[in-house]
Amino acid sequence: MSNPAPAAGGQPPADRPPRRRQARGERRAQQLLDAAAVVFARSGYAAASTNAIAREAGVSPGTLYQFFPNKEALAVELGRRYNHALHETNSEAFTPANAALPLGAMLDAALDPVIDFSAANPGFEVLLQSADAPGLVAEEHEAVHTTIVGAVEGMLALRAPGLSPAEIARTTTMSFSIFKAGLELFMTAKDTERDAYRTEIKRALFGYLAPVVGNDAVPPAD
Amino acid sequence: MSNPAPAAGGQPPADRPPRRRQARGERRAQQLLDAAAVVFARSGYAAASTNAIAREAGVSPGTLYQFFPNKEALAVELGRRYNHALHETNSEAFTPANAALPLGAMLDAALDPVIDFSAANPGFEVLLQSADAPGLVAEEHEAVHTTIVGAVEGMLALRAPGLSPAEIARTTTMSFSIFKAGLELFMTAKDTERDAYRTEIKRALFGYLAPVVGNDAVPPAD
Amino acid sequence: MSNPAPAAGGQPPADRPPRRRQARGERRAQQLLDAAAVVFARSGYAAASTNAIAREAGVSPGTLYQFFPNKEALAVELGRRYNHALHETNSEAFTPANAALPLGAMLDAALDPVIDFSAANPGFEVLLQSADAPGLVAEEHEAVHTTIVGAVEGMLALRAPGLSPAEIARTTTMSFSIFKAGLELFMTAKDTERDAYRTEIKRALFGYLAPVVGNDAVPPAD
Amino acid sequence: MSNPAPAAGGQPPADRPPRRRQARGERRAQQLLDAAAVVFARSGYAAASTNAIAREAGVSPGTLYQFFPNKEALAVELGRRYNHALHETNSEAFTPANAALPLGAMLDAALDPVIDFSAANPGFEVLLQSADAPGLVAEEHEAVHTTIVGAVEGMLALRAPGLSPAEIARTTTMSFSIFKAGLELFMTAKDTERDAYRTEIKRALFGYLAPVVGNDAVPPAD
DNA sequence: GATGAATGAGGATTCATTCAT
DNA sequence: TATGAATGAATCCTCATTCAT
Repeated sequence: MSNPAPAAGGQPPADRPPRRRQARGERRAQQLLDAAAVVFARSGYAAASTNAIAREAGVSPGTLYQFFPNKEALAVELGRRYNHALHETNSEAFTPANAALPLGAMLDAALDPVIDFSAANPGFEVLLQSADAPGLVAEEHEAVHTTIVGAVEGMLALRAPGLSPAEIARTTTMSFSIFKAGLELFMTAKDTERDAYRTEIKRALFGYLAPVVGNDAVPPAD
Repeated sequence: MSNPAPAAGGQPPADRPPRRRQARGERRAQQLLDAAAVVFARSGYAAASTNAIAREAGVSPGTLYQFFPNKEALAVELGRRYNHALHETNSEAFTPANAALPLGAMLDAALDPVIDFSAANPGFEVLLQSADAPGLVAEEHEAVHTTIVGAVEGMLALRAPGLSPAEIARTTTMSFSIFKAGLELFMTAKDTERDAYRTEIKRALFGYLAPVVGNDAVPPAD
Repeated sequence: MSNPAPAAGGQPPADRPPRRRQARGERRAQQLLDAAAVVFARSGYAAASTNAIAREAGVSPGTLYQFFPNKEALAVELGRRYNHALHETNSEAFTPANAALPLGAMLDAALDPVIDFSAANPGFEVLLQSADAPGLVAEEHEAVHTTIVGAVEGMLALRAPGLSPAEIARTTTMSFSIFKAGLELFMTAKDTERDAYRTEIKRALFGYLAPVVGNDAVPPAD
Repeated sequence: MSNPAPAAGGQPPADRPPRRRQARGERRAQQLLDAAAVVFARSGYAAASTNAIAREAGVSPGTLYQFFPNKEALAVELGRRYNHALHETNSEAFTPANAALPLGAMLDAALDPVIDFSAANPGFEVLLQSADAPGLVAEEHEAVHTTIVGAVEGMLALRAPGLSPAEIARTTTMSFSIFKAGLELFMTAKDTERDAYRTEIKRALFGYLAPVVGNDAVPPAD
């Protein structure tokens, strides 16, 4: 696990007096997103109340609504930031190049950043699992989906050219679901068990994908 | 798929006049549980309102509370009945004997009844996935867990004697999570895709367990 | 002014025990409608809050919503009852026969019941004037409109056959607006001035309509 | 209709440098009043939010409150300006001299400027009708009332000397109400119908006043 | 048992207004 | 002056639960 897995959340650049207010607003917004992450992680997206988020952020309900029009917007923006943070720090991890790695290496490369990031940002996983909550557009889910699933899909297309599009879609969906299921266990597990669960996630996906993709063969680059 | 997968919810056998009251009460309770299943399936456990359940059952809210002290009790009892129904019809499926079957056959024997039952009782899956809902003791989850997981655990103990208890627990938990994740996809899928997802569930678990249980060395029994 | 102008609102018929609860509900609904009338009259429809109405009725907010899904429904039902009450007591007043009366007599016959009714039911006038409030379907307005305007339209068709449909519509609309404007003054006026305003309303409409309809001539029956 | 009906809202004549601040302030105030007019016209006085007005004016809420202590003050000042504009452009229209005109001519002279002004300044009519809004002192209403009603009152005193003060007041109030009712129809009407409604307003007032004032006879000046 | 009225604490959201910068 | 963040009471409405009948 080499990734520092930075917590998502802005870095207030030293601003000049003229933009002080904007800086304050940006800080407040971030504060609210942080509070949302905490509350989402504590109670889940659906059960999280905007009042609770405001309270957690130490502001009044009205203030929250000065920055976000509703609960969903909070979730969406939080997801957006998560994604930026995830990609900015691990841009190399989500490369088509990975598709050519041996399966085990590929899983390490694709999953470790996300797992580490989840560990550092508990809200991330909650949002990921809440993707189908009523009234959640789940941009983040889309993005992570694209990210992770992109890797799988790319790999399948490359290494298992015989699969029909429907089979690719199904395999991909299933892979993502297995990953989410495993990630939930990882997040729920005691610290001492986390590494073990990280391994289980990879074992599960390896076992599921190896038969399709060729055990861990490296495809000739060409 | 040979199991008729009967809907949970018994039919009270002709009772004697002296117990009319109880019989009627039992009918009411069942009515409410059926309604709860419908509403849970429609909106999920958390979003289901007791008023909606009472309405669905065609009774008043007060009546609901005459039989169940709260929403959770409904879910718990519904889970209990699901379990009875599942076991009564498929008692043979959850036998230690299965532990000795080749992995593929074992998975067929253990999972098909549950998958079929889920298809026939949509509330079952909802409850299964809601196991961690706030204020849900999830007795059913326990039971299904025991059921499904029992098979896995038994098998692991039998075939992978080298594993530590912690490893057994982890493998088992992970197996169950994979199953639930797959079952959700199965339930969500269009009818035409369901069989494919049933297969994916088994492929995933096979791939995950085979290396542990004798790589894939457990040959088809022939 | 011969009309007793009864207050709208039900008369709880002596009900047998079996329907006691319904009777209570009906009473509560009426109570809420009465409270709504009071609050509407006090603050206008738009500014009236459902909580204020509940408070006025001496019940909790939830109770209000057990009977009416929202503020509009309260207004609509109140309007409906007003209309029933108005028509039931003055059915004879809204007859095509009136169209043949001399204009002055016709105005007496058509307006006095409505004016008296308004005096007895202050909410009535508020609703009438709020007909265009956002989210108010104003069934009542429609009905009163039909009632009053029907008389005017019928009369115009009968006595001023030369008018185009557009002219009829305009004259009718204008008549109704004049009436509402006058009714507002009537309601706002001190008790001692009310009779005078009643007269002004009629004078205004007489002056407006007489040139169109033939001063106060009675058209030959045939 | 000869009046250009200028939009209210002056153009600050070139001021000297020393008073730049004041000039800017005046411009801001006007900007806010214009925005208020727009928003009042769009949503009515009660539903208009100060935030919406500030937004419409392109300034922050705080700025609004630097110029006006509250929503009402905006309305009051807007009304004041409307009145100035109305009088400045049509000073001749509100002359005692009019009182001697034949009734029809007098109505033309008194009403056309106001109707035109309303057409050019939609906020004007909204404010006029909102005169009784909660917390609106309605200075403008007073003023317009004085204006329009002054004409009627003067005329009544001159031509119907037999009327008691109370009768004069009532006739005057009623006239004003009829006018407002008609003006609302005028403003609501499609462009193609407006002229027709302008006529109806006059017909209504003519019909109402003629019997009191002598048909349309011009009283000898004496 | 059954009913359905009653409760009241929330929940999301708005808005006039204030205040630090 | 201007900004826009901050407030908090108030709004509509929901829902698990209780209670009189």
